[in-house]
Amino acid sequence: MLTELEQRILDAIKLHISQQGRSPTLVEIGRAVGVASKGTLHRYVQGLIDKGQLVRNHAGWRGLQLVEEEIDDESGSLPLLGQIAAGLPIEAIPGHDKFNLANFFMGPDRFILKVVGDSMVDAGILDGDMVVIRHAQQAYSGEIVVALIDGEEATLKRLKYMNDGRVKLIPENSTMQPFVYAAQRVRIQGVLVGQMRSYL
Amino acid sequence: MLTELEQRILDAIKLHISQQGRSPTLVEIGRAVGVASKGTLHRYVQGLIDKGQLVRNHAGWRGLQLVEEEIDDESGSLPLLGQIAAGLPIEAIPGHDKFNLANFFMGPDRFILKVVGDSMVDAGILDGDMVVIRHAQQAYSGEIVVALIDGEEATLKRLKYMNDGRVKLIPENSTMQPFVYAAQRVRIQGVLVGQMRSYL
DNA sequence: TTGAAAGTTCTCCAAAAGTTCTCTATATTG
DNA sequence: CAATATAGAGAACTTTTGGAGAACTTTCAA
Repeated sequence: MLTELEQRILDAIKLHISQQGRSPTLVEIGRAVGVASKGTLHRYVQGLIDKGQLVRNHAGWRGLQLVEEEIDDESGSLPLLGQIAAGLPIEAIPGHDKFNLANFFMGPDRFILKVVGDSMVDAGILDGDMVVIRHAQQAYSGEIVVALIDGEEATLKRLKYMNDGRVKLIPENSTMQPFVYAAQRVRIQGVLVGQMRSYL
Repeated sequence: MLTELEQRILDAIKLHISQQGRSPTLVEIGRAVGVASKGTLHRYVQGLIDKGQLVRNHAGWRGLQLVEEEIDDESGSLPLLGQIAAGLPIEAIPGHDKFNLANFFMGPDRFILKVVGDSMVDAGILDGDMVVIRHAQQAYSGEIVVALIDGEEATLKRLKYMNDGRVKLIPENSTMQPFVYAAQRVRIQGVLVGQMRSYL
């Protein structure tokens, strides 16, 4: 179990690696999470390594690597036939013939919510859809997140960080307006990683 | 048997864990149930642990864990937390706490296609989405189907039977026009039963 | 080769959280 | 009425977490 700061530091490292393609320095982590002391940061990073959340590749600077956990499963597969486009025959996707439903959505720290309302229809998320959320305290600008406003209202919106430090929550619906909040009023509870819908 | 306050405290802990992904502090529990004294709260939490309703994971703060009632049936399940609507807290769905991804889409005679193109965006089916299709030769008017035109072109469209016996294939995209075909030119290959999208 | 940047190892500190007490009050029950 | 269970406040304490920074070593590029 990670403490809040450990989680935020891990999120910041993941964010940096996927954005920049290399691991951040201690000072860069510190800027992301608001900690000034290299020593403190080193203590936390070492703690994450000890807990198995990170590994060090001994390559000098920026030597942090994520541990990727793979999910192995064979149940829950359907044949993946190929691609379908308007006006063309179904085209096979080379190298893929089985599609594992579980792998598509399963992962650590995930949960499912049922969407109520039309605020994200322009992003293809309709009333009644199921969304898969990964627990997270941090998110990129532009991601769709579950955000808690003033500790009371939870909402699914696209997140944008503004230059003045505030946070914009954008409904993907042309009839609705974005809202802008002071950063401390918005707490991110999770990031959208998947969506599904049944037509039965 | 739990007293009223014990039950309320247990409920508050469960709610907090499922919403925030980690156990609450004593003070947070206190705010939720309206008790100011840490000591009192500790007494009750300890009582719940003694009664086997909770376990402590000895991880320092926020170290409370729920007791797993049943062993997880199948892989491919994620917790179904509840509903999310704009401007409201996450609302629990009574009686549902596990969501089986496989069950949601699995069924006989089904296969998966990857969608290419924007012809169904208004129905919430975007370029790159995966759709689950059930093999079928017939479909109801109004269903979304994979249709083969003249034995050559496959396409995903909404199906309408017209009064004159012809068939209308409607793209759910306001910039595109429906096409009408003689019934014998259109062969239905399958009916849309599900759709999913990954944001990773 | 050399110096700035990055990482490591410490010590110290403060706030937050948990723990252990005692004290009080209000029902309920034998 | 006395005994008991429940509900609550809060003081005093310990532990955990979060944070700063000095002093040091290592890495890497100019």
